[in-house]
Amino acid sequence: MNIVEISKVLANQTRVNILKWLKNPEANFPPHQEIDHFDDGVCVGFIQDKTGLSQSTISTYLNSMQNANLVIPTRHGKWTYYRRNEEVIQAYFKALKEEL
Amino acid sequence: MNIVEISKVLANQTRVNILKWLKNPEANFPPHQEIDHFDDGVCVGFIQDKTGLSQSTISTYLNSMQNANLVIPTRHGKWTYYRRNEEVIQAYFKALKEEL
DNA sequence: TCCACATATCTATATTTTTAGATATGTAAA
DNA sequence: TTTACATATCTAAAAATATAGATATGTGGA
Repeated sequence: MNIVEISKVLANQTRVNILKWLKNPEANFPPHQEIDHFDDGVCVGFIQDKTGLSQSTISTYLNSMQNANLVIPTRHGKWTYYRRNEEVIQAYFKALKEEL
Repeated sequence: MNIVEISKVLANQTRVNILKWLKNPEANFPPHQEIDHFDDGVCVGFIQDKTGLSQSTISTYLNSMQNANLVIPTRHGKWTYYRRNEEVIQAYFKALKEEL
């Protein structure tokens, strides 16, 4: 558990917002075309629309979040869905509380 | 409680180290000349020595940590002592757990 | 196979952060 | 009231991050 690496991800409001939104996809995103649930998370396009930033920026952000193990990608056909990695997020809270 | 602002402070290993060291000053710093306790924390010079970074850099770091309310400065004569602001640190943990 | 679409990666620029040297300020002691 | 010391602030350069346009890659359908 690398506190600094994860803190870097959280040091940006958009990335924090993405994590918050993914906590409750039903409330924050429209339904997907080919899937009627959010079990694997939300596709990149929806996240991009909600942030208003460019496609490449969001892809970069999601990549950095994935490198820190905060999100998990799943490919479904043309789309990549991202969901929170709750285990790592909880482990981060625990590490902060214990180490910091 | 601004998650992003505090995360920016924690997005640097030296600043995280300083917070960790200040948790247990007796174990991490030599005793002060004019005071025989760490109730108000540790003077800037000791922190600088332990990090190996320049005086201006450490002063800048401590200033950013103070702006985020993570540490509290106290002046004693020529020295400024810094200690952790446990209330804000705990509030940050709580905010992360609830909001993130 | 060719095309359209979703996403990832590459490239480049703007902004922010890191870092230290120089200088300023505040304090205590001579 | 000058001097020495501890710390803060200013200035500037290097490094990292943010951001987007262009291009590449992977996928499903015509």
